[in-house]
Amino acid sequence: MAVPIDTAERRLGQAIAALGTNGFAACFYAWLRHGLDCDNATMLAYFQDRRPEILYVCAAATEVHENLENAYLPGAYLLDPFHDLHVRKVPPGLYRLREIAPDAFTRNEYYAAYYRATTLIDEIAYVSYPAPGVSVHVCLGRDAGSGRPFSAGNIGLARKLEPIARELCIRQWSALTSSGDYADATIAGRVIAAMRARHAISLSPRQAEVALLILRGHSSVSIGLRLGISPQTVKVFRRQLYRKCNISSTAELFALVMPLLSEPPPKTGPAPTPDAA
Amino acid sequence: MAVPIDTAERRLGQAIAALGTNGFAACFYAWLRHGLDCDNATMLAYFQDRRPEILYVCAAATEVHENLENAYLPGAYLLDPFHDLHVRKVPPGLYRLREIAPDAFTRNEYYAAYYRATTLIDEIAYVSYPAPGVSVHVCLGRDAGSGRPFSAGNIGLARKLEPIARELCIRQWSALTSSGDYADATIAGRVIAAMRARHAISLSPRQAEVALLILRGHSSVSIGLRLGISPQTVKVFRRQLYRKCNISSTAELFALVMPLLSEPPPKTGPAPTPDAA
DNA sequence: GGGTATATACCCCCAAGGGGGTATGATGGC
DNA sequence: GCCATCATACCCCCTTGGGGGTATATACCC
Repeated sequence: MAVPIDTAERRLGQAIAALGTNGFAACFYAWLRHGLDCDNATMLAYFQDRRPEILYVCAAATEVHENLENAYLPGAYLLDPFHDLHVRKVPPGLYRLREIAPDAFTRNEYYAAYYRATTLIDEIAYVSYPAPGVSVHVCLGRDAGSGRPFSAGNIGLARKLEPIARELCIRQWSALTSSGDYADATIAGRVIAAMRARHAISLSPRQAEVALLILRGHSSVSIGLRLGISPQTVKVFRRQLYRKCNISSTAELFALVMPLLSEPPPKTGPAPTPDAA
Repeated sequence: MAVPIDTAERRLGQAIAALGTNGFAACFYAWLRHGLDCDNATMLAYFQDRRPEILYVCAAATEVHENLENAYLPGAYLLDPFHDLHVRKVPPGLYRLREIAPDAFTRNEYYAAYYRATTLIDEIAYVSYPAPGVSVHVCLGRDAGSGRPFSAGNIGLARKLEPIARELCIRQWSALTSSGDYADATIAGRVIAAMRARHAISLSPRQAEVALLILRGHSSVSIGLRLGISPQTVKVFRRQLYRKCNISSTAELFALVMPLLSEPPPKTGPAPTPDAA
């Protein structure tokens, strides 16, 4: 038999042929993996109004998958730098974790409690928007098995493939729908509501916003840059926050707020009254 | 009917009568609670060679109990300041958490991940040794519901009752047995073995010892005092430890080592050879 | 015997968190 | 109109962690 002269094209063809079927993601990944030297893939859809959905997971260690189900999807995703891209509605394209991660990322609690268990040492993601309010992330990772991060060549190639990958994602997942609209303020609102309900602590919007950024692994300086305020002011919010919560460290903040993130978001509409029909 | 003139004595009598039966712990607690203003009780037995056993738990929130089963008993207990009393074989008596807790206790990971969920704000424990190698701790707590720690009067009374409490514990639980003998070095050895097996990282005894103390919430200064070495030296061990583990923060150390503590201890005997009969 | 690992101790530096103040507008409720 | 709250910003301080060195004595293994 003749050796296929261009496997990449053949695989791309297969992926295109599989568009609209359940087999697409696997073919898609087969194509990507052929060109890019990665160990695993996770495809996720983020929405405005509900938790993310797994579109595809390349069979990895079961414990990683468990973590995904038990920690990430219920709430930890809200601290994920990639999810932050969705919130910020960044342009579609290729993003690399180490470039978008907060400055103190590897020493924050999200990283220690969740991300580290994935053993991923490098991760890139194609971000696309197949429908209004819906982000699809195709995450390709290199784990401890490989030992080394993506090479510059790999990154370059991944960037070249991006338009095709984006187009495929948009076609495949255009049927996904979301409603509502949220920015970080929405998540902060959720934290405020949960803190009031569960701990009888009333946070100001700004305090909640700062709390989230702290939990994501931003330093005070980084938070200041993000919010356009002085780091000194961030420190004040932090102090007020700690005082209200009766805590004195980031670790405690994490233990206090993390469980709240897993709670279902309140019904649409701010401050619903109990007697609403 | 005549009102019992001395309820405390009557309850003590009931507890004594219940010695040797399953109902003892409840009667014992009823007596203690009558005099001491506490919200809950947990009675635990610590051994040399296996995980602790629950002797009695005053029905608290289910989530606290879950935490006990899912986190504390499998391994988190190894980071508990109370368990440390068992390891150090302190004299029997009454101990208060806030007095024995490491300096950085409330900002360490054990506290954030486990202890804080108990909502306990003050905790005292009667420590007794009913059998060789067996410690029984009768822990009385005040939780967020009470809002305030134990009063000085309560502590004083608790101290007065200690000889009786100790005697009762010794009589009730003298049948518990343990074997082997361990100090902190044993736990460190377990960490070393697990680190080698699971992560192919070989730690020196001292490095493992420092790791454990860090995880328990000791600062470098506190560790230095405990080990009788300079804080500077502690920092060196810390650096070596982090370098070997390829991490750069306490949070990561916790995420790395915590799961290992839940693993069963290696078979008795130091460094068993595979070909030993 | 010589190299390696370990334990010990000191030096330096910097970043960051945490806690204490004070001050000034804006906003909104009573 | 006044007071409380919030957001903003600056000042001060100290502790801690984390990382970079260097040095010495011991101990163990090849």
